[in-house]
Amino acid sequence: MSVKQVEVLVPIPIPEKFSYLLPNQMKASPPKPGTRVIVPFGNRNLVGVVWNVGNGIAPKGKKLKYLKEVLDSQPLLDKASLNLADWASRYYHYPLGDVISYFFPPPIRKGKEAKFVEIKFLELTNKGEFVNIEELSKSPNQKKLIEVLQEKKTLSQRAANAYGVNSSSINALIDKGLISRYMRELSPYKKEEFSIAKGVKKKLNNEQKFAVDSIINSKSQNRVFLLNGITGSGKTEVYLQAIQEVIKKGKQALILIPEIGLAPQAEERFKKYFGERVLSFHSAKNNREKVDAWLGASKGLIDIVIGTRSSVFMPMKDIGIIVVDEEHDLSYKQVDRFRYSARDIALYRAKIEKIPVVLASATPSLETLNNSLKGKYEILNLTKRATGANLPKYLPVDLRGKELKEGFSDELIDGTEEELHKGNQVLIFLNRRGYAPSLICKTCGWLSNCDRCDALMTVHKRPQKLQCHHCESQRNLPTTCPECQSEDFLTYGYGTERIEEFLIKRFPKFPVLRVDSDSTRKKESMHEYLDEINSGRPMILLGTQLLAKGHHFPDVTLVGVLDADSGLFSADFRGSERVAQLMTQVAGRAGRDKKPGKAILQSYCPDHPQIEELVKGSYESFAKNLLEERRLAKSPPFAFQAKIQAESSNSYVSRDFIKTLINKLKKSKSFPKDIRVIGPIPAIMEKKSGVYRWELNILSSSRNSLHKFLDLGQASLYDSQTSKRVRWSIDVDPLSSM
DNA sequence: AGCACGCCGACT
DNA sequence: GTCGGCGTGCTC
Repeated sequence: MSVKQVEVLVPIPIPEKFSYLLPNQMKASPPKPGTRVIVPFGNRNLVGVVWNVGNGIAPKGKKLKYLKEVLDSQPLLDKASLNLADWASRYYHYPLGDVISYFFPPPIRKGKEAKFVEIKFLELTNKGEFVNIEELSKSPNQKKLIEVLQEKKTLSQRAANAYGVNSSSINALIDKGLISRYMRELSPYKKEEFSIAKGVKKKLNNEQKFAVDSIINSKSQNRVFLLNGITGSGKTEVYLQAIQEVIKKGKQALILIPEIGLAPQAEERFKKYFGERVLSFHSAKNNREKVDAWLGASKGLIDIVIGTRSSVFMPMKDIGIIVVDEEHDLSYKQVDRFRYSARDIALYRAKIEKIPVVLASATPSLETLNNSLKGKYEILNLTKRATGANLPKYLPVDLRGKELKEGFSDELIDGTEEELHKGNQVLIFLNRRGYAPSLICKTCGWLSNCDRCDALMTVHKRPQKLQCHHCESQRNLPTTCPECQSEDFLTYGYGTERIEEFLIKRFPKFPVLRVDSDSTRKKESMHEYLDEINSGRPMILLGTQLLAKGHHFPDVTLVGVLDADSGLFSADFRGSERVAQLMTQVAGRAGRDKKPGKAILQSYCPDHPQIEELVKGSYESFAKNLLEERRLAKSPPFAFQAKIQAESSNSYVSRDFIKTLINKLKKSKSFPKDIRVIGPIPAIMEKKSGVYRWELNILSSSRNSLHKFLDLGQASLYDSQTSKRVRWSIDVDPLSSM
């Protein structure tokens, strides 16, 4: 039976697949699923991916067009990748054609050849092979090149240049018909080199050993491990050694990390351990690097891929393990367009690949913790610091009735003074960049509101501007109040710039290193800061969460948290989970090496049960209490959640859009019974970047029902899309309400 | 997402 | 009288 047509995915936000006829010459060997093709679409040509080969159905009253061209001789995506894309598309209710494009680096997506970089090579022609060399004695460079080629057969043009032969000599030889030039694909990865641990294997303690053994001995194929190790307990060493076993069997490893900032360090550590067949993959790489990395991973030329969120889609020849480091981290969730969680995609990928997955964290998300407590995941506890150091001691400071100096209590200032003079480093944590979060007119109470968001603009000193942290807006600082012309302003609250100013004044003999997204804007600056910190000189590190994530600061002995209460009373029910994670992670920066550490938490409500629990230093008991609260409130992870959001330039339009949608859905006979729908309600920050956002919150104890509802919703959204003035989105397992 | 078609304001 | 504004509809 001959195949007449294929189903193709095109990169457009429509959930349908499109069918094309095969021209006669393609019928004998039709392109396999996962192959890129060019198809006519409307009046243009698109790069699509073959999904299905066979006799699809022609749309009613439509004539099928012919497929134009096949771009790849072999499929670029294997069955498992296609399977993963299909699942992700249905799970996140996002068009398959768009999901597929996440599996390719941009040039491949756009139809560029799936090849390593091609460079110019030179070889002798027939005539060149038998030429009498003496004929060339007048041109020594030409002679030289022929001699080299006669010995080596082929040479890159660059190598020829290195012999001192310039391009004019080369061109002369080509004109004489003695040599010819051709392009050759050159892989940057060495085939012969295998990844072997190079004797840097650290000695493990019993807990670590047990963890490694559990992972490598996981006979039943798809096991999920929660590597739950306190900060500084040597989680990395555990998965390094587990990965080594995987690689020994000729398989590959994929390691996900939360952010680019951690990539260079991680890559360096892995390379030290495994050699050169390690690469990192993230958005800062250029297209060439991305394609090379992508080809290297898909062809099995590299053994280990370390990457941020999007790397979870990296095609690999023979994947053997996935590690999700800092699995609780919010950056694994994409918050626009395709709203996937890389952690959850990793879990599903591991399931279809039948391989183990390791979720590593000192502060696991409540979802993961819950799955572990239920026995769905296997818990591997690391309760001791690898260096033998103790966890930092937590010291709460009750701010009530205290006079503060720029947000500092005497206890924190004295503590800082003491540690600095002992030659140690101090880390001050404040999760707010800029100088001050608001500007107020002392006369009339005017506030520095952003025009485009329901938010206040932050005062920045360098450069002097009012900046909205929710949109791109910037304004000059007013010299007179826009309302009452008064010149008397109050800069209210503290940001890192302001604290920096204070610390420099208060501790003039010690350097103050401010690390936030403003100070690390330049590409290399984070690296420079880390070098500076690793010098070990006494200094104050001041920063936002950038500083709390993953880094190892052996000389920090005191961590000061200026405002431990922030987020406790957040409108988002996940606020306290996030604070607890952040606090534990920040405090964990102290005393990681030989010197013991302390963490001072400044709070106005030290008897708040959550602060009390935190001060005890046990994230786990904190998290278990929180889980109990969630269970009673029937909120995630004890219910499955999704959100449908509408945004437009008019609040009523957004609200009515959601209202119409839910009214329509309620009339459907397939409306699931066991779901809870809340809305329309405005988003927590209704107006953002000039658009008004309303949403529908959907909760259910049945994942299946939730998805049935979303199927219904998605269908309705696509055919009711009468106006482009409303932009809508579906968010499955949303993590943030902002 | 693009791209074309289509109906209303300031211009060589 | 036209150029072009972006609202709307369609894409195998």
